[in-house]
Amino acid sequence: MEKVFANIIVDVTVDALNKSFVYVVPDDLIGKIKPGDKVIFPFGKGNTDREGFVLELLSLEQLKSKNFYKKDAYFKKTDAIDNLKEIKKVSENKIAASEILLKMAIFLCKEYYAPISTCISTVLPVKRIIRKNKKQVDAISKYKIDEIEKNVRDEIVLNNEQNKIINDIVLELKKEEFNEHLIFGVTGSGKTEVYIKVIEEVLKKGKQVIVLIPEIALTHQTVIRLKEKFEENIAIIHSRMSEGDRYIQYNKCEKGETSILVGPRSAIFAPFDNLGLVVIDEVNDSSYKSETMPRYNTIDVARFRCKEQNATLISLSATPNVDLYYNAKDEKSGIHLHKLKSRATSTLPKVYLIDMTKELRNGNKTIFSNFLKEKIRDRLDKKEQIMLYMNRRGYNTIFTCKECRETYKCPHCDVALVSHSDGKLKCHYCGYEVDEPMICPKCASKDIEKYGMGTEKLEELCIDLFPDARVLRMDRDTTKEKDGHDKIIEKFRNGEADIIIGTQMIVKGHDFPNVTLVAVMRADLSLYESSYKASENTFSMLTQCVGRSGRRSEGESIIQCFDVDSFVMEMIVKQDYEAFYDKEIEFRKKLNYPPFSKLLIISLNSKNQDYLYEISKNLKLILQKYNNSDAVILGPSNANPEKIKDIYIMQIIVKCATMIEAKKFRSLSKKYIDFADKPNLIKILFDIE
DNA sequence: AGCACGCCGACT
DNA sequence: GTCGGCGTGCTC
Repeated sequence: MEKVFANIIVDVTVDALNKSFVYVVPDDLIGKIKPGDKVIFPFGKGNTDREGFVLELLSLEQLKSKNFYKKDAYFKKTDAIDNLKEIKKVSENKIAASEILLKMAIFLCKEYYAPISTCISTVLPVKRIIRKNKKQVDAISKYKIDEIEKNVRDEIVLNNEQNKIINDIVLELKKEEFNEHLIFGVTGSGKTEVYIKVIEEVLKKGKQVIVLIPEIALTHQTVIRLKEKFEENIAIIHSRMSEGDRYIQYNKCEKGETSILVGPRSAIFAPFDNLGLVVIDEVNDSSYKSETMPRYNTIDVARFRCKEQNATLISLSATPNVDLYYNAKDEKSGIHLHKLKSRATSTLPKVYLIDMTKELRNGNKTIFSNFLKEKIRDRLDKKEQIMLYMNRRGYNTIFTCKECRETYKCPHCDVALVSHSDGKLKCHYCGYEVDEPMICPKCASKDIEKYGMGTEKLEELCIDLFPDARVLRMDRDTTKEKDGHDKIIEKFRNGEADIIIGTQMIVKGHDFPNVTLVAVMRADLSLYESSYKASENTFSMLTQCVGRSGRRSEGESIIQCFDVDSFVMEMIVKQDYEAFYDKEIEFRKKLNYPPFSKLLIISLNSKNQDYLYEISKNLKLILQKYNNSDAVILGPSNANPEKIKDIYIMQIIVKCATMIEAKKFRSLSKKYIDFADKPNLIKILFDIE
């Protein structure tokens, strides 16, 4: 019998083990082991048993032709092959990665520079075997499917725009080759109906579908929309579910008991081997970017997966990422761009831009412009609902001693502490809390100044101004308890409140039919973020806010800000994404930002600030020395905030012409830090945009 | 991650 | 002289 070798990844996350090892497959296991299987084998000098994953099976010839065979010092020895150890057995822990999942793990590893074992666990979210006789309840049953009135939406007649897009996509889909679409549609233009129709076609072919959504909170409404249409048993997976529940849902997919999985970004790793379609809803949402290793971009992973499985990829947004839109407009990119320009069930809300500088000059020092007050009064009288958006939690956001000018900062983070109405000062980064001091802790002065505003104070002011209104507040502080989020949303939807005040979470995708007025209290705050994407993010956020108004009837939006001259504000009043895009892409081109360049963002962090600074400076010198193209190297500069949880962060940004160049700088940086940081005090992270 | 090898301080 | 500290380096 011909010998079989297995290339194996040890399931331990250490830099030094971020490579593969070759083992012999014993005769009795030949044919029983396949790539993706978890196996047990003797490892190291003590030959202790370890677990790992089979990457690939190889014949002797294949082994000898492999790159690592030629490079690795181990195989330089003449008797290397004879000294290979044998795999002991297949792990009893039955979890194995299918071939496609394994390919994705390798993609994550190469693309995002993460340890391969971490990538494999990312792809396999279920790690523990569940006791078999434990009574298992399907998590989806809590959605009370019986109550859904079927056929409600079946009656909806799609308009011409929608039908054309569906036909175009279905035509592409039938080729059964990878194809990608971006559906750009204003809020409320009926994007969901379009992808539901496409899902129908995919299911007819017996293929499987992944629907990605940005927020766990949107699972419920998405599943219900799908349930109205399909008999299919829909699976859902998200991080707030128990491990047992997740295992059940995962199994349903793996065994083919369901063909639709709905979930946040990690759902892209669903164990479907006959995948036909991936839908990414609200593709511009920041939650599609992973903040932990591997720091992947869901759309890139989805694109890779769809190519591998000859599937269709559909992204949807009212405000697509500027670089994605740029690519979609270019026919050579292969991305089909579709536009939905009219709202399906109502007209776009009117947008009023209010100059708060003028309000100040006219003697109105409050955060409510006179116009907003009038409009709120009007809606209260009409018994219609109002949303007030404010992107800051807490009461006063800044707390300063008038005597010594000391602002109270978190002792562990480089941010100001925020006062809350429970009498505590809190850090919004690490959760640090202290009782609000009566006197300045530095100079004992009693003259303490509090200013800045968060949702708590806004709520208080709102109650003062409109004593007859029922006010709800929704932010991280009021949604801490279990299902707190859903409870508040339900209350508001049921009309148990007139005004809802909140942060991001009130605007993301929720559909409140009775809201006819939305106000953004300080719309320009996010314009001042240091990222080159500040305009894009602000425009997208404001579009979402505006879109919450008048979903069923005529709505209005009020945008209050100081920076009324910004082109972002001009475009939001017109509600014209394409006009915004034209301006923004011009700016990106002029300053050579993505999509015209690739940005390598190097984050270095350490507890030791001086040492960090020194190493960062040296790294820049090294990068400059090896810079034989025209890459622009910026920094090192303090990140914003420069310290979180006692760890200092510095950044170096390299503007590269190509991805290949960015990756070169990335591996050079990693090598330098490994070499220079002998005491191992520094962590290095990369992002390529 | 583990485990072995290895080169300096306080003990029988 | 030798037991053991944990720094360094390797694992197919």
